[in-house]
Amino acid sequence: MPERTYNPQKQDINLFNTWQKEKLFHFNKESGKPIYSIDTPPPYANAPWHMGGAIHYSGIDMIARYKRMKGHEILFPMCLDRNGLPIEVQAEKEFKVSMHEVPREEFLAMCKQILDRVGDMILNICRILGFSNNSFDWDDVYKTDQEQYRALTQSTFIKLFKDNQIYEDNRPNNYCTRCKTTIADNEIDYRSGNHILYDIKFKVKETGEELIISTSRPELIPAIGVVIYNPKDNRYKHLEGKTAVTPIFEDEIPILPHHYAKMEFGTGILMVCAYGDSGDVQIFRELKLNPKPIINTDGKITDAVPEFEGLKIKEAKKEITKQLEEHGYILEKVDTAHNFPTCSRCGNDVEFLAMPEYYLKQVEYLPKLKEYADTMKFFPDFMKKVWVNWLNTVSIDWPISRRRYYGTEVPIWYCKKCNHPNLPKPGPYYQPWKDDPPFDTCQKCGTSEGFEGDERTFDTWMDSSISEIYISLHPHNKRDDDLFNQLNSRDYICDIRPQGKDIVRTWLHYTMLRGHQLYDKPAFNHAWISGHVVDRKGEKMSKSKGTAIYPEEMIEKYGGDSVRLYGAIEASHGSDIRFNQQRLQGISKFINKIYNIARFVSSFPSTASGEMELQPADEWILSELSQTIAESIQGYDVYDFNVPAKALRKFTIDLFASQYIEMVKGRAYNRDEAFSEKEQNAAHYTLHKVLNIMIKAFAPLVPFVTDFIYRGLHGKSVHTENFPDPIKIIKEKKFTELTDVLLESNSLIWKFKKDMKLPLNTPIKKAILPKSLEVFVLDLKTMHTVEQISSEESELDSEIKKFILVNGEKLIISL
RNA sequence: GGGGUGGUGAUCUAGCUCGGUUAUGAUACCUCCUUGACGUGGAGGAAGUCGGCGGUUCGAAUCCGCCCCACCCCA
Repeated sequence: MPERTYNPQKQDINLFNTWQKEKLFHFNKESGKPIYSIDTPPPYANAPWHMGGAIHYSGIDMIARYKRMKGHEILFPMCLDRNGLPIEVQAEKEFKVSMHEVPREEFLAMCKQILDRVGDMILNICRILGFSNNSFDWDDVYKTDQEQYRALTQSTFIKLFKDNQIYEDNRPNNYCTRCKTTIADNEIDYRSGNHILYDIKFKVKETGEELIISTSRPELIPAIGVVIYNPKDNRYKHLEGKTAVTPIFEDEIPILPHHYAKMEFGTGILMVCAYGDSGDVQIFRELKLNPKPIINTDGKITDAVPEFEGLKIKEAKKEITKQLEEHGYILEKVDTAHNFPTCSRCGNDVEFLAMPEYYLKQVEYLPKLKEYADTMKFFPDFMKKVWVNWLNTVSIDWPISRRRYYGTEVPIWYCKKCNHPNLPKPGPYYQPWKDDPPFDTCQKCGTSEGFEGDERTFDTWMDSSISEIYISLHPHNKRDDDLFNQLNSRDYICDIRPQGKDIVRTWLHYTMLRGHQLYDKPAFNHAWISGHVVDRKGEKMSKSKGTAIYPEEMIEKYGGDSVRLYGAIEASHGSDIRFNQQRLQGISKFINKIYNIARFVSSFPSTASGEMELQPADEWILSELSQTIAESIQGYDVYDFNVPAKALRKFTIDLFASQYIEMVKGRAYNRDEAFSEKEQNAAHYTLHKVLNIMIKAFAPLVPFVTDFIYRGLHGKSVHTENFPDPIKIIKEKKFTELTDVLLESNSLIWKFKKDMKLPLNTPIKKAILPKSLEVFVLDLKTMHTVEQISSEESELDSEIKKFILVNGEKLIISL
């Protein structure tokens, strides 16, 4: 190691390629080791990673590397998520098209183009961060849009459909008129803005009195199902059971009390329409009203309102408002702040439309899922609450079909005669929108008048929520039923689910739900939930605000190891990290320090040629090391890499480099043969032993620099070694109670010389060391160039400096 | 509106479960130092009313109550 500094740009990628060539991390179920499976979150390949992805996945890789060194065979596939709305929205933006206006095949090709490009960028970051996934060969990396994966999604659907876990229903749902699809609740964002609240004049049929209703959506007047007021509202109590007459349309609408009406909102009386917002949907459902929907999937008025048919919502609003105004029905207009539900994928305002969609049952499984939440282990523990809290609020089943293109197709053909949904056999991948059905006659009516393929796709989470099944069944993308049966013979399907805290309610939730429905057991034994990497103000990194920081640049500058260790050392697991480049730079200096310690140690022979006799200083540092390793393991075992990162850094700098190496230099060089060969050999032995163990303990965190050093010293990879065992480092722990005195005493001597403006190698004529440090006397003598150690104060000359240590002992030096 | 997490020197962070000497560590900063790995180094220094207010207590960063602020998720 001739270079004075570690150069990640030069070494890292070479090492990564070496690992790949050696197939170091390939999954081999025949290895005889217990298998440990990690359900890697497939990175979503619509946009490149910012620092968050890089740091999050680094943590996941640390789990894999630690478990590997603890003797497990690691199932840890690399993957890419390539289904769903975000990619379609991205394609529409990039190619300036609208999905429904280009041929389906063409549109899919556009999506693929983006997916391939972004996927490459993400995989490249994985390489320069040194991830130890089973393989990075393109054929080994699984993609959620590959045939094998989609076929698995479809076969689980077919199974659940036959088990009556899936049903079709025509319920009002969130609908994006731009994406032209139903979307789930958790795909909705809220946009704050303003809208105008109109006070509109209605009439009460029975009494003829005027009724003023506030609404922001006058265009929905023809869709009103009921008019409500708060039951406590004395202003309207007398209207119960009476009838309101709408302006212009003259429809007769029942008036009812309902707690949903807020007395202080507008006039306190409001119209409930099909459908203005989620509250309207609720009330229609609750009162079992017959809805009269007036908006179609294009966001236009239907023939239910002939006067305005074909107008877009906004146009209709304008037109109706105009007419209301002309007839004097509008009394007041107020500009009010409002939170608009919007499509989280495209940003368009969401409407509520009734559409026939497939639903997967989940409400009846909530008690079981709560049981799983109890028994399953979360790291960190408090993240469990996020899921439990969600389980307590779920009230409807999961709508799983989407009217989109880039996704797994709903594998159903409908009989042209009886419209019966015909499902194929599970196994192959089906594309009903373009393929002929794999059967000729209808399973219900027996006729062969032809079939209509379903054109819909699944919600992306339908694919993602079986990832743990896919990886257990397809190591290196090759189907292996034996492996699956072996893994599935346990009480859970997969060992660990690592993921971000933001998708506990989606990915984790849906996976647990489906694991239960398909295999009647929890999908995971452990869930590892990370916080976010945010910008320096603590806000989400955002490309549009310019606050996003991209990992490539940082890795180029400071190396993959630095970025990884930074993520581990910055905060304990589960906390957010505020990204700070200055501190990242500090980490890169520390990496260099490790390298230079190794450079120093490797300048001495690694195996003592003759006999050796461990000196107290040697036993001391080995004892300290043993304690540090024990502490690190405590953190590693709960996947909180902040603990080993901090403990190891502290040991490396504060004890090994600053104290032990300085103490032992004289003995290791032994220039004037003040030490015996046995003593010198012991120094060489200890230096190498500590380095060796330190490197292993650091390996899961900083795989490049550690492997570079380890290969240089031992000619093999550190990553196939076992994690060090603290009780094997030294037989009996010794002298660790002296650490504080030792540090204090050394520091006082250094400070004294410094205060005297003397170089640190200035000889000390005579000294009295603290009594307890007597065991280290020979090493301390050379360390501080003390010419004579005294035991009595009277032996000292006049020019003396006397210190009293914290523990009351004396340190006296005389120049 | 509901739930979650957090607020500790310039910046980030440990400690809080179980109250008790001088509040941990890192980065940045200032001063000094080329000693046979490392100036991407070493030594030292300065820097905090532990978000605010109130309570419990001999004693509170830690326990209790209220409030404020930030972020995440949900309605």
